[in-house]
Amino acid sequence: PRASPHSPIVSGFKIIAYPLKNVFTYLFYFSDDRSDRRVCLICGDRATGLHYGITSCEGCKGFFKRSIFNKRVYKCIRDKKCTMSRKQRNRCQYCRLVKCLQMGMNRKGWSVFLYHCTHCTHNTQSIHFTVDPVQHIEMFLFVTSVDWSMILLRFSSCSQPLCAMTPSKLLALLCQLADELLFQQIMWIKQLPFFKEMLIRHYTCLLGASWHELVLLQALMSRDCQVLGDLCGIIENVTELQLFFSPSFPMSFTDTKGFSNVAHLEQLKKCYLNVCQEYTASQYPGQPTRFVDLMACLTMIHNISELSNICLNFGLAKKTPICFGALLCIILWTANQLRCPVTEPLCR
Amino acid sequence: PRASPHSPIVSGFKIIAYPLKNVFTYLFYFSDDRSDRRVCLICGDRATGLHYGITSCEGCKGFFKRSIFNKRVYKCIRDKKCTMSRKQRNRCQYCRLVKCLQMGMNRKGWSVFLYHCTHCTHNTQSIHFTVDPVQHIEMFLFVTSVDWSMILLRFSSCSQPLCAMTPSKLLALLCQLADELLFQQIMWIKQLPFFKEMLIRHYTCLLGASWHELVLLQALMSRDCQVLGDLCGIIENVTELQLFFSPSFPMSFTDTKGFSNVAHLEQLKKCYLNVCQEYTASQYPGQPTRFVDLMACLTMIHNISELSNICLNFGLAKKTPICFGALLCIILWTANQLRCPVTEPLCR
DNA sequence: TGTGGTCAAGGCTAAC
DNA sequence: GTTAGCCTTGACCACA
Ligand SMILES: [Zn+2]
Ligand SMILES: [Zn+2]
Ligand SMILES: [Zn+2]
Ligand SMILES: [Zn+2]
Repeated sequence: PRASPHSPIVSGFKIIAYPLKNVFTYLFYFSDDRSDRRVCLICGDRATGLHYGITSCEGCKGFFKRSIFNKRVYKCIRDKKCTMSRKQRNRCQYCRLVKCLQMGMNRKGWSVFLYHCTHCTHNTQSIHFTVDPVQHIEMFLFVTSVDWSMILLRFSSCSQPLCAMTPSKLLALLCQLADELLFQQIMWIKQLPFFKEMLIRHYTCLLGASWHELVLLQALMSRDCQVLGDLCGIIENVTELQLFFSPSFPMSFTDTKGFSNVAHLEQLKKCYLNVCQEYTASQYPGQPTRFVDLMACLTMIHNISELSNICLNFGLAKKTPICFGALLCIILWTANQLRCPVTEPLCR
Repeated sequence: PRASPHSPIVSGFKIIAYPLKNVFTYLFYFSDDRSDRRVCLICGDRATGLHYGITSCEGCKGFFKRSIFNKRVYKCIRDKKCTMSRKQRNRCQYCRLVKCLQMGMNRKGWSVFLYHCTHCTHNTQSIHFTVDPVQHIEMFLFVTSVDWSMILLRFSSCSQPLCAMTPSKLLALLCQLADELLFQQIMWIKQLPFFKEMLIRHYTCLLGASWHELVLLQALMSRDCQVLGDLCGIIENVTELQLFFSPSFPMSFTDTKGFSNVAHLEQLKKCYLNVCQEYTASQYPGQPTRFVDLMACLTMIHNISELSNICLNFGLAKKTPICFGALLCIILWTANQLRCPVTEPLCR
């Protein structure tokens, strides 16, 4: 069963609960709109515009610049919960940089991933892309690993070059693509051996927490050195990784805080990993360390996604192509914002 | 004796050595053609088109715009010979602005003064004016101080409004006007008391070096405040200035570098100035400081023509009418390019 | 096509 | 050395 046109959609990597009745009633806007454009999102001081992708003041802008370009490493002498305000912001450099990164500051100044899609009845004229929508959708296509020509066939209305499409059409396409990606993942989840033994809200929560890792894994599967740079090599010779391990991600690496029945989840997880190990041993009898290697690889991916905000801003992004930078950006933002994105789709 | 139709002509304020057989065999073209249209003439960066009259990059365009519109005054902390390249252009604002001005940038975006006229057998279709040819010729008429109606009478083929003429006719007229101006100046020179004592090539060289000052003086003589603005006043009560002093210009103010017999020229110069002083004293016995005042006035004119590039772009041009801006522009370009323009005419 | 305007990035420097 | 206010730069954009 395909998602109906009234099913929830993913847009800008944030799921909203409203049906897509009419794309024109949806508005893409900066998440910066969540607060006053005149107030620094880091310290609350008077902002002087967008700096490194985030509404911020001169002080935080300069601080981030110095920290990133000089590759400074700070330490917090307290509990890493220092408050940021105009008067207190200089008391802890560590917490200030962390807040900058959490707010989404990045050396490329990308704000595109801060888009949300929300129900909005405002003037339809105000649909506005500050980033080239073609670039936006191309990044999305890369991350979702969806073949463009296939998409074109599916959406007959898009049988024209991207650059020839109106922003509103691109917006509609983007929503459908996101919907498509989510739908495919849910279908996959429903075929998992332990699906029936889990509470839907549990799996929903786990998926939300690890979706960014799935995205990273999908991307790594492409093994395109042109896109991934040095990271391309880390999944060499483990082509079955996605098919076999991606469903175990939520149970393997995500902490189980917030679940009412942690013991039950832990049990499922152990059981599932055992099955995986048995499968590996039977399929590759000549490779006794294969399962351990796969686990190490998954750990690495997990660490990459955890550290993506650091990677993005220090060193790595400079050596790697733009697409990987975009990928890391997405990982960062899905990790930050997609804590529990899915509710309806699992019931379909 | 009038210049024959096969005599050398002046066109675009640059004298060329070919007879005007057929105006269609002559081609007006940008001096920008001397180099690649894709390379900034100031810094060598990638050019994005014509800006303020000159092939330049976005950076130099913006820099010139800010410098001019904000009336910025810069200083060079080195020897005013800073090199301009993509990487070094920001090291010295003074030298960058000077280069912009030297290359001919101007706030009106006139490229007209960069036209050369050269013998060319190319496609006659390629005659191209980027500046309104009527404006072009009107500027020229102003500078040469030639009465338009008189010109019309002389050239019967031009007995129609300028705007109704074809570009090729305007071009022909322009050539004839330039020819006329040069011819008149040569006639004047031949009547000078020391003409016979000078080598022709010497005087030719001196005239070439100071012709732009003569043009300025001629213009100032019109004393038309509508045209000259504030500068109108500086030649008040010195109406005999041109008749008396203009032939001394080359000897008074032009440096004598490059002449084989400098001592001879210096001697002539002194002698001539003595005669001038005596003449002034005899004609205006009640004004003992008149000669010194005249010298000061000439110095001022000299300075104006020297500083015309600054005047053109700062303050002055804003307060003065368009024609004076054009005049200053011509002075700048004749000063830069007409170092030795005349060869044949003196022999006529 | 060239223009003027915009605004984030980066440089500068006085004040800590 | 660090901070942050201020300035300059230049890529980009709407407009004519
Ligand atoms: Zn701040
Ligand atoms: Zn802290
Ligand atoms: Zn340049
Ligand atoms: Zn300099």
